[in-house]
Amino acid sequence: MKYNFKKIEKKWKKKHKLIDFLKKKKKKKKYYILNMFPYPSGYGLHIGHTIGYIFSDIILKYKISKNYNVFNPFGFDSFGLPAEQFSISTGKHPSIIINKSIKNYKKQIKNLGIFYNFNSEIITSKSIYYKWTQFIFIKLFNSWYNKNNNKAENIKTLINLNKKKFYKFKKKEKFIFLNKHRLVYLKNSYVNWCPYLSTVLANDEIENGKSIRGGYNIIKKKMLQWHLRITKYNNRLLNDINILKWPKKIKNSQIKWIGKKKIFLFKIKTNLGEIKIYNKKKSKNINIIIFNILNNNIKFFKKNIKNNKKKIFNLTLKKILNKKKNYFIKIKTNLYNKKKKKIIFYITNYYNNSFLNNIYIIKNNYNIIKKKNIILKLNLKKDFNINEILFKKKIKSKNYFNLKDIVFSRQRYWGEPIPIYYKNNIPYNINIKYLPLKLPYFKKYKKLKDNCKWAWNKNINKIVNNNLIDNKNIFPLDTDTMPSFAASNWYNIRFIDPKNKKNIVDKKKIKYWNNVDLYIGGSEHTNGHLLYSRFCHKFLYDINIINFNEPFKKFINQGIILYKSFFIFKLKNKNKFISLEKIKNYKKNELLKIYISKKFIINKKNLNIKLFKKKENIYKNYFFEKKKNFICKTKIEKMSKSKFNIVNPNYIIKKYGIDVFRLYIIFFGPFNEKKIWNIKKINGIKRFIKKIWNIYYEKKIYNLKILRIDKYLINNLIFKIEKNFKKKKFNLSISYFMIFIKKIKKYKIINKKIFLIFLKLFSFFSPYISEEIWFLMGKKKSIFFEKFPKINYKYINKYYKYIIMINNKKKLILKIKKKNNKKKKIINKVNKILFKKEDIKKIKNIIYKKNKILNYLI
RNA sequence: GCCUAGAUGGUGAAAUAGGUAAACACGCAGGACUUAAAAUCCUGUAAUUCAAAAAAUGAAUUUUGCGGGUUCGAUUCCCGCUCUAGGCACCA
Repeated sequence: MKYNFKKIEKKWKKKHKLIDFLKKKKKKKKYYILNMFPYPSGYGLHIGHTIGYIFSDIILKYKISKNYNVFNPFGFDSFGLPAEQFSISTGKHPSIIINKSIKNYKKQIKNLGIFYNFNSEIITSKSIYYKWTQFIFIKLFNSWYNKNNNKAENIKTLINLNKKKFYKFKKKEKFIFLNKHRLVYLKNSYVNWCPYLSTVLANDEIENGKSIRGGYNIIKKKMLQWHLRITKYNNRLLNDINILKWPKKIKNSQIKWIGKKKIFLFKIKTNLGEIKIYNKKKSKNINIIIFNILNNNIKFFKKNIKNNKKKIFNLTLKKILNKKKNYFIKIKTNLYNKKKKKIIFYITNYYNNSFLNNIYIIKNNYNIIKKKNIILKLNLKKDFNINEILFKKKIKSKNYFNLKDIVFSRQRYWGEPIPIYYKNNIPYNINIKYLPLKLPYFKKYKKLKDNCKWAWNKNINKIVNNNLIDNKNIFPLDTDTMPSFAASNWYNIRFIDPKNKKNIVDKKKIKYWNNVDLYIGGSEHTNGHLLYSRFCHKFLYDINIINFNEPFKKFINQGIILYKSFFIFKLKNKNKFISLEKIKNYKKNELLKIYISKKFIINKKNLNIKLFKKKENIYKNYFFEKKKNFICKTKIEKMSKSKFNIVNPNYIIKKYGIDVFRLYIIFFGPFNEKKIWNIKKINGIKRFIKKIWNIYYEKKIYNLKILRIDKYLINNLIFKIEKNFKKKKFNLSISYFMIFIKKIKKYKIINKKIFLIFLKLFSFFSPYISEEIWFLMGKKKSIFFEKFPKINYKYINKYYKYIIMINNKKKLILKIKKKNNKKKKIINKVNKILFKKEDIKKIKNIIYKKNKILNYLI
């Protein structure tokens, strides 16, 4: 019979639908497994996603067979920028796009042969979910960090501690006092402001200081925004890393990101005031002092510069503020170091993006500055009128953390509304009773932020139109929304009880399922999502909502999938595209990279200009420097929708089936390493599956007593497969299956018992064919109810392999039985085989390593 | 620029408390079956050189990005480079 995967898979998909393999049973250990949930983009799941899902499904099926209660929920991170951008360009509401995408994703997920708890779905943009994201925001708003108890507490305890002071305060002073302590608080910080579009842009939408769409100028603008006071948790975030079973590189990266350092505070006294400087070393032997442009203390220079230089100075500051390239303003001083060298000041954007951001740094060497551009030279004496300048004697030390408080406001529509309204510019939270604060719905979307004009009516506790604000009953609402990580910070908790309307999560349920036993996702989230999520859990632990303070016990790092992307170059400020071979004629900062879809490529590298113009409306009237053979640049990089280099698995599954796809994905390479995608080797897997099928149909399979050889064969297979479950190296498991099948294929008669054991092991990886043969061989219960086969250790590790070498050259391989594994015995044996009696005297030294090697030096 | 990883045949890769480098596959070449193709099966396959030369086969040297070091022995440990990828606080 021919192997017809379409029939088999269709049949089992239907049957499996009716069985709840993940049904909870009493008195069992739990295993909570979770993949980072996807953002539902219009392009659907790509290969990178499926690798993670299939990987976790294999572990899930293994854990079921090991008698665990397993939990593998699925959800969608559906707020965020891409949907909003799509809305702006099409005029459709983001939720329409999101719903469509989710449908599509679900279809694909169901087509991977995975088991998941489909009843526990989460969609972060639905109010049943974001009600509780807002709830956490309000909890943060009403909490402060009590250093003495080393935990977050209700803000009332803070007020109690400062009773005398607090009740004398006026309203505004009360606000300022509380704002200083709240775990989410208001502060000025910089945003990327595009004056032309009059919107805030994400870093992702900017290249070389210009917007990617349209190439408009971007400036840094100060804005009052909500911040998370994550820095209060610095020490706890740092110390608890030790407990986690995470990859070393992720741990190290978090440690660096938190960045605890001891630094020293220097003070420089001048006749116009004091300048504070922090340094990594205590020594005063310095000749360069660097001031970061984003630091507040730059005000000192702004204030004191003479009028005739004021314009140039301020202009230059503005200029370098928005540049990614490094520029310096040089200021000569009359300050001397210990070696009597003159000290020079530099103001720069150099450290903008480095982890030492936002403090003043003293560097002892010139090398950094030598190569850079100095765009303004000043003199402290002449241009600032500062004559007296001295180091103060006292040097204090202090712990410095690289981690900063996180900006929590986004000036966008498609996110969770911040549940805050303002009375006389003082923020108050909306009562938890009245949550969710729903995102107002609009039909037409052109500039989304223009629609965000809503207010809070305190009498009816509902959102009303902005123009009704009277500041008596109707107050302005905060029209910013939360960032996308607000939802993903805590989603693992809600998965446990997603439909609960009264509580964020049921206490009994969270007690049982607790934190995630195995979390799977990409390393690109190391410093964002994973850190913020840890912070959020520590906070929820402090206020007694959950009983654990780390979200993810174990984390496995999924390797990034790379693929070829195509892009062309556009001249900035001009509607003109340049072909690859001619970009040498332009400077780098004159050009803008524009990613294009593969469908516009002809002859491997050339752009199909006609089609491109037709399909991409924005570029309708652009010029192309060449009309024929316009060459695109290619690069191998991360598979991502913004780079148009996504590979959709659908067509592979259609052509080869789910089993083959799953095996191929696993066999493709080590899970945690980055891989460049290709489909070339799938034939091997297709053949392998066919072989298994043919064994069933062409060989004689009898129920016999198991022979000794077969006992070794099958026990070693179980042993190796189980070992790889611990190491999580499933690509090797597949090759062990291949070796097993190769051996079995030579048999004329195959023992039914060992073939059934093989099928059980194989079913984790390739569910449908295993299940089909399992039934054809007379089994009546699904293979996934079968327990993991037991190993008989008697039949494992027959021999130790010794490599015998003379002067580091391999001469012999000896198989030594366990009972003979003694140094003297082995040397005697080798001497007899390799040496004559006279030659034994010539041996200078014998190097012996147990179970491994014997090296004769002559 | 800073931080974190990685680099092994024609290709995906395997092997690290230092001990046979290239398991398992893909591809390619040759063969069997077939009118033919597909499918399947068998054999070979890191490179170079030598011996042999009908063929089987045998031997030596070199080889894990580059250059050094430690060691009886290094893909694995240390130092210095090169290249590639990911992250750098508003992509998710």
